[in-house]
Amino acid sequence: MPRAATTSDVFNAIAEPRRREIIQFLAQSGEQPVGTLVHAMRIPQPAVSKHLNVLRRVRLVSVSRRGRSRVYRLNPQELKPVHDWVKNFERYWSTQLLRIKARAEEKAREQKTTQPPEEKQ
Amino acid sequence: MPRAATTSDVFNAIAEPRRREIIQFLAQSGEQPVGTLVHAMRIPQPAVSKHLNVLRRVRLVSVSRRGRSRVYRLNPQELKPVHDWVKNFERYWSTQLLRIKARAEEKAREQKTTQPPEEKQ
DNA sequence: TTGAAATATTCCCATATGGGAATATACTTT
DNA sequence: AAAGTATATTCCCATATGGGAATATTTCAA
Repeated sequence: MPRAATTSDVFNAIAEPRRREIIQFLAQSGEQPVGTLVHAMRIPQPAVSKHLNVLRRVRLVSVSRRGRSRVYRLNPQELKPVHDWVKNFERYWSTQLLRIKARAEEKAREQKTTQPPEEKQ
Repeated sequence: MPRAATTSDVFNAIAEPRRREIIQFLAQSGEQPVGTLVHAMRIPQPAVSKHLNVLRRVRLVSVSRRGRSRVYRLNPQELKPVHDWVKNFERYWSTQLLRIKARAEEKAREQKTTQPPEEKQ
């Protein structure tokens, strides 16, 4: 079975770099018609529309028609689940002390064991 | 072209729910041999190994041999890029005030425009 | 050495992915 | 109505995905 569809899970939806770009752009510039995104992202229009469709399905964006164009708007609160999940791990890198500790432990481990060589690509 | 390989991007690696479970379990329980994960997650062993392999490639976990078992350990700091990215949007939902504002705007939009019906599934 | 335990790898498969190209749709202006 | 603008959708395709089953590998124990 392949991975759960991007259209059903926010984590999956933001796994695509271009979609993260779109999200970021909308966050910075506010709601925008598709054409603006096409121009800004330098991605072909159908690709943009497809990505927007994915984002819409997980409610990360919503659309409204305005004249002949469709204006997309970010719903940032839909990112909260991601934020909440990652936040659990924040403490591991947030303090200088823990960082040093982690560093030391890692070095110790590197001496004892052989890390399997990093696969190419 | 399909999505960038899970093995090259942390965002992609954590898009898989089971891998998030593994990450969470390792965070809570500390380093663990594969067998423990198999038992805890109730996933067949090959599946666990494959997920661990993905996580290892993006450095989210590292391995060390201990006797005949391999102990996997979380490298939580590798989640920092995700945290940093999502954190940019935190302000949108963090304050009550902004939440109210967003709500109001949304309602206003809903009256002006017709939201395309949410696809099934 | 032989066997068992622990884990990794390989092979096969149904399905999702995202891009490109072409086309359809919706709305506006003339 | 006709033409143009803006966007969505469809079709095709190469490739990645994750699961299942079987097998290989590594390591320890008798």
